[in-house]
This record gives sequence, structure tokens and C-alpha cells, in this order.
Amino acid sequence: MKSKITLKDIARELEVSISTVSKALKNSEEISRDTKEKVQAFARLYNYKPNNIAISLKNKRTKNIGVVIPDIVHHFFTTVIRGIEKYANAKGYNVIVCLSEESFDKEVINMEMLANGSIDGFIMSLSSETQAKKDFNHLKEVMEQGIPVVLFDRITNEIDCDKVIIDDKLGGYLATKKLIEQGKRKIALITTDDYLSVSKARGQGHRKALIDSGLEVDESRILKLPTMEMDEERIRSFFDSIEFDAVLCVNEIFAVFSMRVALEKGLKIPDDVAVIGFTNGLLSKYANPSLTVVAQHGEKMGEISAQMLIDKVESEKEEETFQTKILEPTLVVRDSTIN
Amino acid sequence: MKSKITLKDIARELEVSISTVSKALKNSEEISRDTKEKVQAFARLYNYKPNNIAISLKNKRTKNIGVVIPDIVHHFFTTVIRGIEKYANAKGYNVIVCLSEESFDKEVINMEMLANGSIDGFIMSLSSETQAKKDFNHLKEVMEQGIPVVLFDRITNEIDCDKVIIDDKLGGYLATKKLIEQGKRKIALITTDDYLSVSKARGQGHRKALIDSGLEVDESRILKLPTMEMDEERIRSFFDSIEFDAVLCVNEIFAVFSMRVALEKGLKIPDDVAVIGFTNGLLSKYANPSLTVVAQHGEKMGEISAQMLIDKVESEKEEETFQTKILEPTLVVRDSTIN
DNA sequence: TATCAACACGAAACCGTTTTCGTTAAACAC
DNA sequence: GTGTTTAACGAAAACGGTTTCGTGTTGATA
Repeated sequence: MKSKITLKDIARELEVSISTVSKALKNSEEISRDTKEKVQAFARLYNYKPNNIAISLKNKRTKNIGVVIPDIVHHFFTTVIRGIEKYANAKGYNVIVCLSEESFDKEVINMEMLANGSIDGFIMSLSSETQAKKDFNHLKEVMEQGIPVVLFDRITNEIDCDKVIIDDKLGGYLATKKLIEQGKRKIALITTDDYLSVSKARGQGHRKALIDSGLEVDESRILKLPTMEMDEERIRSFFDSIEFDAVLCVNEIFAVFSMRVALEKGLKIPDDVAVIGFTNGLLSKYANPSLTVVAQHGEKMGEISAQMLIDKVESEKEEETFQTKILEPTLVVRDSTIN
Repeated sequence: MKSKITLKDIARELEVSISTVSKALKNSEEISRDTKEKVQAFARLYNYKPNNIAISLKNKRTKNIGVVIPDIVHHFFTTVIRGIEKYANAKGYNVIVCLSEESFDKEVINMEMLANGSIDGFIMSLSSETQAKKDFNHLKEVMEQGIPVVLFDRITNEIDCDKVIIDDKLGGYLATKKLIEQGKRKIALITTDDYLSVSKARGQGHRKALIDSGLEVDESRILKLPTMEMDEERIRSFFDSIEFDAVLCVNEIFAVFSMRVALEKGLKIPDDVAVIGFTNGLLSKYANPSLTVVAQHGEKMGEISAQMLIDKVESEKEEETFQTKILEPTLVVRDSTIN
């Protein structure tokens, strides 16, 4: 096991000072041709690589970015991570992923853990508990320490920072309009409690589309589950309790499951019941029938988040100007609606 | 913006030395009660947290582990990450995720980037290009530097290190046996080229099951795609070219798509065609009909990998004993087979 | 009163870099 | 021969901690 070689080792071997070695490796003007060649050759030979930690300590930059998300076993978040990773990697940054698992406490602990020098900035999506609790002190604290934060998807208005979201209200609107256009009038909505920012916005869009089309908003056709967790029981009994000819769901799992329930009831998709979900994941593509969805463009979102964060990290200025990027959702039409 | 407070700041403020502050915060016996209380109170008041980077530099431990995987938008890998993250986090470690995107070069670059002090060890699954190329020098190099490596799922025998895999051969065997038990005789196999270690093993298990049951191995019923990428064309024409009453696929996407093709042909599942896939993901659970799969227990795999790695990292001994943990796959029976 | 241990604390080295600011010797001008 | 410039290099501080090894003071002991 040949352990890593340091500047000191090279200096000792070549009988020059550490500073000379450091400068020689950076091709400094100060150092003579001869010495530079000698040092560089030696370094190459022994495969010298500077120690990242030492460099981080010196210039107070880690080239790491922290990503805190509620869940990773979720198509949308993985696409975001992929987008972040791509952009960050191209810029020489590493991505540290932490999972809050929808828990406020874990979110706080993770952030504290990373905020002590491990990272240059945060990209995050709030846990449901945090959104419900409306306690954002952990965010305020890291920002006060001068650590930039970019919030994506699940955001809050109570914190002033860069944000990237999709226009969820528009997404809900587009989806509902689509169903209405197909002649559907009894549109059910399966969503979560309003504390989840995205669900709330999607619900608003849904409502707006109904009203714009002169339709009544029938609250009994709206099922609000406590979280994004699947609850087959409640969805089943919800469908038993209402009349419906279309279903809009805030994720693809609810939607695919709704299709199954509809099929079990002997209903035809999309003629008897049309279904639209959110998240353009594998499930939507390969479900039978395939599912029409509102695509959230996670990868794009990740890229933009990473770009905004790295811009902040690398900008010298102390200006506190924040922006919110709003991406447009798009409808991916498949077989669960009439096309 | 109140920037982070350091030992030096506390020392200056309280007019004691840095060493005294350091010791006081660690509750050292050396320091008097009075001083300790004073220092600790001050530290608490100003929310002092030691700088991780400085500590890393000092004790040459980063408490970061590097995870290099081919892809993150893939249910199996996300479950593994979740397992790793859970265990690692509980042990106070952070997880740096790097994606090779099935590229040899990216794998190498990522590892080199992390190997210079950023992490204490690697957990990785080889990219398909690496497995095809059989070039493992990047692995050898980091191991020579004394950085422990744990390989999971996509491994190689050419490197001596800790490994965690599932018994893919057994998985292929169990699945095929299941199909045979249901009276299926014309079992198709959709897999990838043999360079992918897992596909090869699954294929061997499949073959063994056929032979053990006295059935012929008909090569024309085996489709080997170049990668795990979906190729609807080739799968469609494959099914047009053979007779079959069952399909075994090395992932869930191939399997779900096979079901779609079968349904389109007017075949009944599972009576006319039974289907089994690998990976117990969302797709399998919510497909119509739901898919019987060989579960790979990714989360367990991640946990074990993390445990093995952290054990190595934290063990003082220099012994070079490696172990390979083999997890048993299990069959999750759903509606795509007769139960 | 001289000796000694115990106590409480500080100085300094160290981890591996970068960078500023000398310092030395040769080369040059006058 | 003196003074000045320049090239080439080294010493040392700095980043923020930990840790070893003094060191000065106190009180007890012989």
C-alpha cells in the first residue's frame, strides 16, 4: 500500500522547499525551467494529486454541494438528482445526497451536519413535515451563515432564496381542461392535504379550470390523503362513494392505482373513465393502459437548480437578489385519455 | 451575515488559549470546572460548531463515503442508495453520489476526483462499459492507496475486495422453475449480452432450471439485447419470431413491455403467457396485471455494503481479508403468473 | 524551608496546501 | 568598487482544528 505522496515528500526527495514544489507544479514564473521540469516529472512519476481537504481548508471552498430531499425512491426526485449531478459534475462539484424521509428532524440534522464546512451550498426540497410545521429556522440559519440555498419543487414563501418550481397550478389547470375537453364532467381529484405546496397549487389549477368552464366544484369528488403515501383502502372506498368519469391525481401511483380500480369495476379507459397523473415516470409509460401525465421536467429542474446555486457560490458579490424560476409543465398524452 | 465562529474567536474573547478552548469543549480533565463552564456557555451562546474540514485534515478521516453507480433513475439503485444512506447516516457518515452513466471514462474520472481525500471509501456497482472492457485499473489504484472498496451487484472477480451480490443464478433458477411448475414449456428469455455479470448469472440459472427439468434449451427463445436500454422494436420482432408460453426478463421494464405485447396479441396473462421479471419496483406492483418478480432486496444490499465499508474504514488492522456476501433473491408472486 | 506532586493552562507541532514576503546571489549600470 | 536590479528560491503565516509536551502556581509534605 503506497500511501498518497504530498508536497512535503517531493520537497524532501528533491531537496527543495515545499513552496518551490507548489509553485513549480503550478508552472509559476518564479521558478526556473529546470526546477519546474524536475518537479513536474517527479510528481508525474509518483502520481501526485493534491489533497482536496487541504485545499478546501485553505480556500474555504469544498466543491461539494448538499442535496437534501425527502425521498430518493421516487422517480421525480431521481431525475432532479441526475440533473443536478450532471451540471455539478461538469463544473467540478460533487453531490452529497441526504434524505430527510419526510421528517423535519432529519432534515434539520442533515443540514446541520453539512453546514459545518462540508458543502458550499444547498439544493433542497422540503419534507412534508417541514411544510406542515412551517418551521424554517434551519434554513434561516444556514443562510445567515452565508451558505446559499436553492429550493426546488416543495418550497415556501417564508424564506427568501433562489427557487425553482414548475407551475403546478398551470399543470392542474391543463390536465383538468384536457379532461373537460373530452366531455368529462364528473372529474375526481385525488390529492394530499394542502400543506404540501405542490398539491395545493395543483388543486387550485384544477378548481380554476372547472370554474372557467362553468362547472361546479363538487367537494365530495375531492379526496385529500394525509401524505403522498399510497392508501389503497381509502382510494377504493372513495371511488365507491362517488360518481365519476375522470380522475386527476397528484402523482402517478395514485393514478395508476385508480386505473386498476376502474378496470376492476368494469369501466373502460379512457371512454368511461379518463385518468391523468402527475410525474412522467416509468410507471406512466409502461402502465396498461399507458398513462397521460403532467410532466414536471425534473432533470431540467435539477440542472437549473445546480446552475443557480453554483452561480451564487462562485459569485464574489454580496448582493442579495433572489429569483424564482418557474418551469412550464407539459401534458404527455397517452392512452388513459382520448387523444 | 454572521460568519462561523472558530476556536480562535472564542479564545480571543475569553482571553485564554486555543488549546484551552479545545480541551474545555471536549470536557477534558485538564481544564478547571470554572473555565469549562465559561467556555461551554460561550460556545453555546454563539452556536459554535467545529469545522468538519479542519477535523478531516487533522485525522485524515472525512466521514464521507463515495457511491459510484451507473444510473440513478432506476428503482434498484435508488433502493440501494437508500439502504446505504440509512446505515451511513446513523454512523455519522455522508454519502457522495456519483453517476458513471454506464461510461468507463466517467467512472474513472469520478473515482479519481473522490480519491484525493474527499472520501474514506467507495461503494460501487460497475458500469456496463467497465464490465465489457474488463479494465479495472482505477479500482486497483484506489485500493493500493489504502482506500477500501465494496462492490455490489455488478462486480468482477478480477478485483479482490468486499462484495455484496444477490444470487442471480438462483434468481434465474427460481423464476424458471416457477414457470415450469405452472406447465410452461416454451419459456422465452429476454436478457443482455453476457458481459453484464448479473445477466450472465441469471441466464445460467435459467438454463440450469430447464436442464434439471429435462427441458431443451432453445437458443432461438433467448433474446440478448446489447444493454439494459429498452428496445421496443427488437422485443416486438422477437416475439413475432417465436412461439412462447412464458417470458423471463432480466428487468421489470422488459417484463412489463412483454406483457403489453402479449396483450396486444390477444394472449391472456397468465394463462396463455406467464411473465416474470427482475427488480421488485413500483412498475411491477402497479402494472396491469401486476408482475411477478425476483426481488433483489436493494435496500438490504445497500445497508450491508455500507456496513462492510464502514467496518473496514474504522478497523485499525491492516489485514487484507475480503468477504463476499450473497443475498438470497425471493420470488414475489403476483398476477402475471398463476398462483 | 526545600521538595514535590497536582492542577490548570499555554506553546507549538501537525495535518497539506497556498501565498506573501523576504533573502541570496548573480548580473548589470555607473 | 558600489549600488541596483532581477531571477530563483525559501521561510513562515494562514486555514481550523487536535494533541503532546512543557511550565508556572499552588498546597502539601518532609
